[in-house]
Amino acid sequence: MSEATIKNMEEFSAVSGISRPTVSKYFHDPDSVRQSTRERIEQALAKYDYRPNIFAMNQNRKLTKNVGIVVPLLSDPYFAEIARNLEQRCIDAGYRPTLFSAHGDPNLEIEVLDNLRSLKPAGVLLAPLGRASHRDALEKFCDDIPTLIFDSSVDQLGLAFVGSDNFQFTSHITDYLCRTGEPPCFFEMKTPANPNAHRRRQSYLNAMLDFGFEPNVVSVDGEGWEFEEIGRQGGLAAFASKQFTTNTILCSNDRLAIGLLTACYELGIKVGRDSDCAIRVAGQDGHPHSRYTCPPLTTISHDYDGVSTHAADALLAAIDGHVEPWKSTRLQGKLILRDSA
Amino acid sequence: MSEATIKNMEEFSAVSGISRPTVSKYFHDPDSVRQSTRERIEQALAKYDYRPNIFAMNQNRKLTKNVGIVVPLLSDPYFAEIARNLEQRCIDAGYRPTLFSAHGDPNLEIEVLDNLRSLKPAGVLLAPLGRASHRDALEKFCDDIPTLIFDSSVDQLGLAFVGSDNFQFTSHITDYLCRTGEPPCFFEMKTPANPNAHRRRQSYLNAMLDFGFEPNVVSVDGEGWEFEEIGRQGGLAAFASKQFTTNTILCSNDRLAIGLLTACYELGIKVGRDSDCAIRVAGQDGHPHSRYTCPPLTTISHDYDGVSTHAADALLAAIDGHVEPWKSTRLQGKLILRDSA
DNA sequence: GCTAATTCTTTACGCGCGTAAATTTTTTGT
DNA sequence: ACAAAAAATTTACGCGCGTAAAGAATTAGC
Repeated sequence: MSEATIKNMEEFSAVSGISRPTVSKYFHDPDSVRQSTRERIEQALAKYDYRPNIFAMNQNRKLTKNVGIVVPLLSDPYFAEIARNLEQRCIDAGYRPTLFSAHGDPNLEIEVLDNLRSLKPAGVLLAPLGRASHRDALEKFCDDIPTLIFDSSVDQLGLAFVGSDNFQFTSHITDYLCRTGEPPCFFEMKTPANPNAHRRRQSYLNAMLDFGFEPNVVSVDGEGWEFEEIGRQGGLAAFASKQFTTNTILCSNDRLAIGLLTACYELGIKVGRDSDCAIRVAGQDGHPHSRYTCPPLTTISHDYDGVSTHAADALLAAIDGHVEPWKSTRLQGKLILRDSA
Repeated sequence: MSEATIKNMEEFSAVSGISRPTVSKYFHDPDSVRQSTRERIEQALAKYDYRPNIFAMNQNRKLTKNVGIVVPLLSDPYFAEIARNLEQRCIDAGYRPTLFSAHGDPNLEIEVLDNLRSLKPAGVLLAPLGRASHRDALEKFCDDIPTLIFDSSVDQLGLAFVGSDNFQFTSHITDYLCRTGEPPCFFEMKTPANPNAHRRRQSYLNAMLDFGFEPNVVSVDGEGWEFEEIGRQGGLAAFASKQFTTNTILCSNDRLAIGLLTACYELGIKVGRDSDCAIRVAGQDGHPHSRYTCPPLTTISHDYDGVSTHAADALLAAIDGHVEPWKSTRLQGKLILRDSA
């Protein structure tokens, strides 16, 4: 694998004994050439180790093999995990994924999409920031480039939406909490970053109504993506003003719950379901970290694998021309019982 | 900013009244053209909103403006945070960073570097996996492409190394622990993922020697990057066999400590520095999550900002031709006192 | 105002590959 | 073995821009 060095497809086609256009076809799709031809190319490939120039490839092609993956906040392990899944699926399908993060900033989100444009991607997997996103900029982007929205939906935007069934999430875990102890208060941000939060609140209200319990939503101040800190400070304030009317708190998401647990610790409030515990705390998301809080957090987990599989499959199908009307797919969550509730 | 649509540099040069080669020069470096010319181009730019085709730009250029950022595990918020910093600094300097993660897999690390090659990057910021990295593949890569190594050093590899002073880290926090209570045991992985761990163990041994205390290193089994789980299970095992000989445990890193805290919780061992606490636990890294453990984790934090500034600056300087002999820069950590120790 | 130094324009070619059309070769089915 | 179908080859052009060279225009220095 180290004879004379090959510098372009012309030279490679010479040493492989296959014409350049056919070699070009091979690189575009190895299955598009005859088996015997493919073998000859791959022999030469093993021997000379040539790779087509990616810039020249993409310059003159209407459709590249690039796929953009955009998440709102990569430093959140939840998104990092989803992104990893999506990345792998794109690679397996023969695409070149590139990862981007808006780092919680709506302006950066626009900038990212702008840069993405110049990559002429075949498609994009986009988890929008949510409330803070510039709606019209997203819309324009989706008009130009096949985009699948995941995690946080924005109306009928893009090819389709894939995410979790937030109503099921909250009704399921509320149900569990009601059956096993006092009915939960609902702990959330007053101005949440994305619309999932609203669904969860509504679902909580519905579930409590069904049970015939009085709902109690505690909404705390705080902007941005520092959910743990917001949960901690909001929790301290809520305890101080005795806003929690039962001994059970369902948090709108795990990161908020993690902050609330810290607040409980600071106040000396013992969390758990044992008889010597003062309150129960539950989260929602199945955050990678939730297993290691003290106490480990009872939560309801996204179907990480399901969401990423569905999202990637739907996008790649659309790229391949299987266009379908806009559709919203929401996967069910799985209750994870741990010590906190 | 929406007259007739411009599709290439030729057309743009026409509407701007500047010749194409000059426009090309402008996009390569706006300062390389006369001020009055620059203004005319930027007026047209505001009016017609044209962007050069990135593939055509890079195809025929010996040096692109691409920069690769490679981390071993993006789902670790520590790396996500560092990556975010580096990304921003590259953008500010006019480069186009692309983020990659080896996802803990040495084969993927090689694959990433291989793909990176085809982007003809002007330079690469690489945090290697460490022990598991294929040494010779990294070496070959660094021979071909200006690469700055950060976080975890591999001998004299690349342009330079920028990371943290692990000796200082551990001696500093060991010092603190010794002065404020019983001397610490050292809790680590038997086969750690990267060489920083060895430095920390050695530094612990030195520090204990200086104090005249008997060191006690507890090394636990476990492969891979699931540090929390390794810390938890290793902790359970170590407590069961009474391997901790004092009431203070210094963990080799924060993620291990987080797992250990979970183990303590499971065993009903109260952690903290109050009189009613059974043991003290400290970590190392200043992990983003360490603030929110219960109890909040005493640790020694990387200088995130310093490391990323130094790393980016050194790489960009090298790209600009300011070549210097290989150098290792190790920044000091800052003790963060919290409730756990 | 003059010359010299900058900066810009013109012209021209090449990068590496995509892609289309026409032709030739190989494979397939009977 | 034959014609039809499939695949490969030859030829040729274009993509959008980098870049070099030579000449024209502008600027700077005195």
